[in-house]
Amino acid sequence: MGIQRHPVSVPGGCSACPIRAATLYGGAPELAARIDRLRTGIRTFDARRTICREGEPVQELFTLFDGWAMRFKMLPDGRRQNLAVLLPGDAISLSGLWSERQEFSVQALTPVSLCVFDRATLREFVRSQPDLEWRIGGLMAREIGQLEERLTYLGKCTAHERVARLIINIHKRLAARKLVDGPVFDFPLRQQHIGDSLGLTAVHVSRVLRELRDAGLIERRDRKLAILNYEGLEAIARGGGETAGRRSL
Amino acid sequence: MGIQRHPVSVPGGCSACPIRAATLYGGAPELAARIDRLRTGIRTFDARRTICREGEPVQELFTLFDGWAMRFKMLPDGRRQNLAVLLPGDAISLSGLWSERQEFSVQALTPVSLCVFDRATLREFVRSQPDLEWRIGGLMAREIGQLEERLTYLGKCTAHERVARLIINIHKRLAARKLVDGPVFDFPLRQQHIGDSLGLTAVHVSRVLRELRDAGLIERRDRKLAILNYEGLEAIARGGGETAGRRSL
DNA sequence: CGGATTTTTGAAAACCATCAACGCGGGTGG
DNA sequence: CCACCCGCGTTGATGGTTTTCAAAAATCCG
Repeated sequence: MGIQRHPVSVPGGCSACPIRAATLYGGAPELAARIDRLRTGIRTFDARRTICREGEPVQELFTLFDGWAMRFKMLPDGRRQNLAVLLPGDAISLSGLWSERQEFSVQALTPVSLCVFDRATLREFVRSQPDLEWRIGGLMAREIGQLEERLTYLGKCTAHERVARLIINIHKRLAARKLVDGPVFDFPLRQQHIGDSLGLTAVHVSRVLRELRDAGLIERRDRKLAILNYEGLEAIARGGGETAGRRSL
Repeated sequence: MGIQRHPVSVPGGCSACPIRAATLYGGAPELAARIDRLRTGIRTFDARRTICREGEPVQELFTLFDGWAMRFKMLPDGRRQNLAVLLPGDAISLSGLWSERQEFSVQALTPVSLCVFDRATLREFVRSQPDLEWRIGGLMAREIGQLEERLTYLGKCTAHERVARLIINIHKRLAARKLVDGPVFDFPLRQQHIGDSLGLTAVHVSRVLRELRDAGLIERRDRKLAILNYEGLEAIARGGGETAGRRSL
């Protein structure tokens, strides 16, 4: 399968959850225990399945427990923009606590398992716990920061810079979750996904990846990716593209 | 000056603030009165002045009381991406409640006046008022939604669609604040600002605006803009660009 | 009026999209 | 076991959109 797996049963509950660090309750074990009791279950989806759809009413909220997923929006004419790659521990839409309807769709990139919460119950709980409320504010503030950074490089960077940044960004996030050890890591994104994330066509992504490979920076096989020259890739991500023979802007 | 002015003295305090509807305390007059007492003052800046700079520690938080401002980020090599046009009533960075350092810079587009709050005081106050905490969460959720929409059209839309959307978006936001009456409204953005907001060069923005003008959709003079054919402009914004002689994607 | 900023325009080139074809591998069913 | 199909990646040729560079015209402001 190529995907790193955690036990689906969650033996010790949220308090013992292996991906706890990245989640709502973070470093607070007593909160974890209480959230544990709120969870209505764990749900699994096959790869490529749609987890929720733009426009639907929000009745449940999810945390991604295992696997990769993609948050995205569709334009009326069928164009698609991916908004975020979701990794284990990520909440799928904190905004759902406030908004009545989904503002985006979510699709599984690999087989996934989600922790499920009832929206009304979680709302009530959050409102009764000012500390948690504050913590959620912090998470949303961070999300705003990340979105603004993505906006920045979507607006101002070349295809090479964007692809390099995406790869490094995912590598960093995986590393922060201890899901990567060494240069090789899982990377289930198809080139179409990369394109829809970065405002490029899949064809062009293919060419860019080829050049990065030819430059000895990365290697892709199976559904894994290896960063062979981290420094070089980072240099491109920062806009010092000379290394790979490109210049612009 | 071309800018709609409110009295700078704020005669009745926040409770009577003419732009109250769009702000933190929204429909809650008793909150307004208490926030009124927290405000440490009103500060003004000339057009083009920098209000705060990326990387600086956050000691004060601001609400834009009058005038236009721009939130933006710089890349190390000098490229600039504008993140948001700020209009009267907008909070400048709610995220600043959580983050220690500014993650962006803010610049005045017109002469502006800001309501100033001490960060530590406001933090404390917010944490003591769970309702306000919740309300701020809602504002941030909305901001996330807006950022995701901008991400979507930055990634997937043509220059014509982007420019049309920007104009319509600003018109709608001004209308919601009752700062526009009829087709003509203040529009102090330079073409460079538009370009840096949409990931385009100022030169290209000039060409696109010219085509929109030639198509009889808009007119610019002074620092004002007129939408002559709202339907047509909206059609372009939605991606039905045939009206202006463009197709793509 | 004079100097600075902003807008406009033209020509050439870069970047990326589009269209189309082919190869590859995995799965399915005959 | 093999043929077939499907999803995915690759490559080439071509054209459109946007950038870049440069210079002139227009506007703003003191």
